[in-house]
Amino acid sequence: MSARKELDNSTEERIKKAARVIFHKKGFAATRTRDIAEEAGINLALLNYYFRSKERLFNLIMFDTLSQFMQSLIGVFNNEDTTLWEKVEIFVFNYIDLLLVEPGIPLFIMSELRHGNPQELFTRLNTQDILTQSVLAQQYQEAVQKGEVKDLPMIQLLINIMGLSVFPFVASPMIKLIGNLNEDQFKDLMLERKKLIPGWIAVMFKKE
Amino acid sequence: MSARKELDNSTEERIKKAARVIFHKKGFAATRTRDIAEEAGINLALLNYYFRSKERLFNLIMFDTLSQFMQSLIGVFNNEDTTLWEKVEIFVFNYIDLLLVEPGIPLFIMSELRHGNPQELFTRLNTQDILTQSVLAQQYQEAVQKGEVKDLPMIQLLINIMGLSVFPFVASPMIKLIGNLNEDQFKDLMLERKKLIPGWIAVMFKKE
DNA sequence: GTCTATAGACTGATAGAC
DNA sequence: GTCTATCAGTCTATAGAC
Repeated sequence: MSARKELDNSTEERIKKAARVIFHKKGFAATRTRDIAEEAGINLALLNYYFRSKERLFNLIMFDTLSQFMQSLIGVFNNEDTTLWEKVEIFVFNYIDLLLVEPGIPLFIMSELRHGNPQELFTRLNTQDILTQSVLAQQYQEAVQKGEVKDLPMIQLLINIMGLSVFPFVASPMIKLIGNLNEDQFKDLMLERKKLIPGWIAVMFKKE
Repeated sequence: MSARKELDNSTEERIKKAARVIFHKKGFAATRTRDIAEEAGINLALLNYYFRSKERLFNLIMFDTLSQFMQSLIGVFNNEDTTLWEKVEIFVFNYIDLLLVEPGIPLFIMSELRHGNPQELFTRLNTQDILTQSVLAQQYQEAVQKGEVKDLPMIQLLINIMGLSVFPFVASPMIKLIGNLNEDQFKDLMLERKKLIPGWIAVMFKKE
């Protein structure tokens, strides 16, 4: 048992990492357990020894990925020491930085949610309560009541933040072709957006 | 040969429609040709008689879907009689209306682009030229030069329009759970966004 | 724990009757 | 054109040796 996941080089952990790579790239149905075994440098039988089935291994990876994706969110949204607009900025920064390293996460989550039970997954992660009872939610309500912010449901704010920062990664093959961008130019574009999005969100929601 | 596709009830067309439904829902890998045959109310052998293989049938559906998705765009962006901001509004209206009827299109395109050759697909559709040489592109450039619009690459405008109007459909399972919305409430939310997005786009890009 | 070999089930595609 | 029956290949999962 090593203290840090990155240093854990056990067979179990190597299979998990390989599974993550392959599942993220191909999705559940197109992934063959043989691909995962090969990526992990082990034998096919060993995968079933540790995880019993493709389905169970997939559910583990989905839960891990979703947790990671939500964790960036929770920490930021419940910080008592930052303002509403600081939260937006930090959130955008964190997400774009995360997705520059692992751009396949959103598309994996969105397209593979049909497997397993999404409802049950989100309930386990307690996503809904975390958001509705967050410091962000309180700050947003206050700002609306003070008349500083337009009276729109908070879900519209969340959709816009995600839409502006996450969607480009979901649509990146299309964006690269339309904009005639290579990988590096696309990354530069996203670094530009890190600076632009917080200001955009502000003008969308602030009054006057 | 019937004049209108909707009235064409030939076996070939029925298989195509069934294939569209199943491929959009499950993606290529998770789809079984038997499912398509059943949905079409015909036998499995007949599918291969008309389309030779699952792969070829899939490529047809992908091309059709992408054409439809792009066609909404081309007509609007090359209209000489509308202003830049009118184009944005019409585009948002058209897309949200389309996706309220067929919400699975964007996720299908994004997640299934790995099949076949995306580059070749977009080249066949001539997407890049259509956009860079569109009336919209001219109007955008003029507005930038006149100082009416911030000096940002047009791709940022396109990403924002798409991010705000298309992303909610890609992330709808997550949005419904987070916002505790049922199908009808989600649709109402999107109808609200039809009204909001054009104004949002304007304040993001207009100077002052 | 890790391997090889294989069982057992499923799937895309075709042969051949009508 | 449309069907039933079936082949050939592939994939997950397990048995059993080490």
